[in-house]
Amino acid sequence: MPDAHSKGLLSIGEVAARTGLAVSAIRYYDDEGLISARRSSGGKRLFLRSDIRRLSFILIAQQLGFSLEDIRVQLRQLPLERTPTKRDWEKISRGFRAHLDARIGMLERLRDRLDGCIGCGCLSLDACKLYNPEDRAGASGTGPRLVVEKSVAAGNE
Amino acid sequence: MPDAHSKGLLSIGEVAARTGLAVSAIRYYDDEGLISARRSSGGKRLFLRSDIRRLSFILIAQQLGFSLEDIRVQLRQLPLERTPTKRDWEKISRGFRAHLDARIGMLERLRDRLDGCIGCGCLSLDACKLYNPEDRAGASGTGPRLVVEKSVAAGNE
DNA sequence: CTACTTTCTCAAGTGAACTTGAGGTCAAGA
DNA sequence: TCTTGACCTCAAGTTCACTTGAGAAAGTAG
Repeated sequence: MPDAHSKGLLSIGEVAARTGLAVSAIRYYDDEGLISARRSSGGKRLFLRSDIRRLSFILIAQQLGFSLEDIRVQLRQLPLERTPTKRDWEKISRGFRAHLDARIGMLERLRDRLDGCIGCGCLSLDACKLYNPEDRAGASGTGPRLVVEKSVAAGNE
Repeated sequence: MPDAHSKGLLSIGEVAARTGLAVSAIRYYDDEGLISARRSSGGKRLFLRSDIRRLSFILIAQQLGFSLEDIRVQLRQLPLERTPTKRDWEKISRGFRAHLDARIGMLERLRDRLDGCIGCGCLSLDACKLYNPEDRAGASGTGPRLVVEKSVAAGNE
């Protein structure tokens, strides 16, 4: 693949090997607009080295519970056709960090509450806030979730 | 519902109101064996008060990214037909806490790494461990994930 | 008893995130 | 040139966690 390599471009197979992603997943992300591969004269996908970074970001964010839609929103802050600069990544990373902090805080609060419950033995009592969210649940009807607030969502700094 | 109430049992509608779950979701959990409702003479589901705790546990664990299968494993440590004792819940809660700690640790490591990256600007450099996991990914073939180790899974204390 | 609400079962549908399969193309090596 | 392997598209299938809908029975209120 002399043409591609001379320009520093990677084939989908190379990207798959470097990211650990399945080829089909990469094609899917391309279809979904999370990355945007260029094409060779023969119609094959060609990737910039910076696309590997994009894909790694996708993987990491997913592990943290972000949906592809959430991730798409974050990535929209990066240029698609140009290799992102340090400044581009810094911007997106700050937003990411805020989400991380929120998530960590949520887990810590939950853990501390759980600690309290274990300590006092109230896990089997009706008074336990953690396991008995009747108060909020009953109030808001047959509504959605409870106790642990959902974070994530849009949130462009 | 005099028969049920005299024995302290709850209808599915009451459980739904108290947990905030949809009736259909509760039936689904029952079918899946995450809870196991008793039945009235007429075939309607009847729940113990302690089932509310079970359901709350399911909700919380889900928010933390546990699959229903993971949760089923955890809940298997609780007796199905008997109201769990404080000791029963303590056991399961300790395991739960361990998962929580692991998850918090993972997020903190990730955040700190991200901080480092923002600070040094290496987000756009090949040297960045966070965004360039070539080392491990390339090694283990077209394998699965990378960088952030998956926690969760079985793990009975 | 009638009317109404709640619950029941069972089958099918939903959305997210991919994977699999069929059938075809492109490009490098023997 | 022929073959092989990586790649292409498009449609359909998969898993998870439910929801929706149809049709029927149970229980309660008047």
